[in-house]
Amino acid sequence: MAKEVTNKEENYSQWYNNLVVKADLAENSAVRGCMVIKPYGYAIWEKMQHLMDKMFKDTGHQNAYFPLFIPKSFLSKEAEHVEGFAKECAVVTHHRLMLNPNGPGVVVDPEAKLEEELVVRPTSETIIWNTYKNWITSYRDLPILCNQWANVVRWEMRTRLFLRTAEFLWQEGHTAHATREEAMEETEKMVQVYAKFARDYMALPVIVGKKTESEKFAGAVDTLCIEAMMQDGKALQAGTSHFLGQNFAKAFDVKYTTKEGTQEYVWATSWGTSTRLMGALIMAHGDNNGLVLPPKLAPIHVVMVPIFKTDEEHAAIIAVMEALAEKLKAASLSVKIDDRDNVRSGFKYAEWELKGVPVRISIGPRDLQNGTVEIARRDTLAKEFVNADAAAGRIVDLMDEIQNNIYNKALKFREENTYVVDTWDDFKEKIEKGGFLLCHWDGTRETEEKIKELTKATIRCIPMDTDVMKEEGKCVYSGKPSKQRVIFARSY
RNA sequence: CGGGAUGUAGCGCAGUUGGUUAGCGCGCCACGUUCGGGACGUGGAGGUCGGGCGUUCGAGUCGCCUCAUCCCGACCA
Repeated sequence: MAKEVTNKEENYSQWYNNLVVKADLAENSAVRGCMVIKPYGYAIWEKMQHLMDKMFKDTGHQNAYFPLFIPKSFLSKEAEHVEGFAKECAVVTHHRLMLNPNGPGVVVDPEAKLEEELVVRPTSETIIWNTYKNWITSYRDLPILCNQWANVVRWEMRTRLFLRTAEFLWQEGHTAHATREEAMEETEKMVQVYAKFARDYMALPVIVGKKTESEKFAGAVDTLCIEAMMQDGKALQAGTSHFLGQNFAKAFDVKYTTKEGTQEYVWATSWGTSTRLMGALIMAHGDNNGLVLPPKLAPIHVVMVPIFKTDEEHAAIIAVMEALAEKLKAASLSVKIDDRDNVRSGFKYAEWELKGVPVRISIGPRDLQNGTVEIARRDTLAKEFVNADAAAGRIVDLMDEIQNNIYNKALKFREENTYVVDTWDDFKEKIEKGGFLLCHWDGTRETEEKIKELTKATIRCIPMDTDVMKEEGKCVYSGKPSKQRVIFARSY
């Protein structure tokens, strides 16, 4: 039988596409650039949603919902914002179909043209700030701390499952504050929430940093981000938090009355993460046998595969499994007993490995005799036999072990593929291998663009959470003075 | 929108200078033998060959048009 997943060392992008489909996470849809998220993939996304949602609530935010459609005129109120998104907007121009007078099917009714076209939201700043205008009159109305779980549409030229699709699911936080300081604090607070989520739940080491002028969000004053390294050495932006200054408040004329009775524009932030995180999860931890899920996000923690010949053996094994499953469920683990009789155990092993289930239990006649169970862990593929009584405890411990192990593995990979680079020759050589290059940069847009043109590498961020980088030096390209190192990499 | 490629069964593909009833592998269904790392045998179901027009006695195969998908660019907080 053919191998299910291709070799990631040979062709990373083929490995990725194949894995997404074969592990039952998602597939391409009939609609160009759009994705169908399958139940198994969605279950992982749901876990992410619940965990993130809790973090947002714990930091004082509330969920709300704003319209899918944005009047075209709203989008154009903030100059940089519209410039950034104009090229990738889906637009609704009509509101009715009619039977085709010249043949079968339906056609757009020309009579039903909209007075003003509606843009399918590529992001919701404009519709939300148009709404916030009505919510805010006094300093007593502030801050407003809202989050929205929604879908957005960006008509990208080229798409890839989870990483860049025409429609994707995400959350977008939109906050309004009385002062610049408070808004900046919020921006930083939320990027740290994302970093914590990535590290603690996704087992994904990330670097927190600030985007350069050319890489920041259209309409933002500053964009903070978390950047992760995938196993091909490319960078993936996993979340962003924007300090919007008063840009949107001015565009939508949102002012409040201060304690002193003066009128001030409101300060804003927005922050978002998307189903792209699924792509990060796959690319950061997957191996040639398939997905490797961190226990904290796995829809199924433990899968049990019975091995038997006779009905008697089967009954006895299932009884042992059910007893063990009860104990595991009591410890809040989700357990699946794979009792299918149309596939053999080897097939099941391969299939659950492909789906990244952290722990697999096998019980056969031999175990029955010895009072043992076989425990196999997905991250290392190691197997061990333990006494049936000790199994539940061991499995619970394994969850933390696996969670930590894959984080450390990913961190080690990132460290091994991060280079301090001081010369242009070294830069050109290292960038071909992939990885993060820590370099001095003269701070100009010209240098940044030139380097991108020559090497396809961009500045992923100016790191904020480390002091190691804050030494002075000379720009790797221009030789001009630089205050600190930045991260260059090729990216998704 | 430029450059390249591909559309044949659910999936992956073969199909010769145009030739009669379009094949193969996987998967699927039935039965049997198997079952501690992706089993095997036998039988079976499943096709408007992406669509349209044309050339021809005859088109999966040739020509033109069209649609779709993929890869490389352009594009992409």
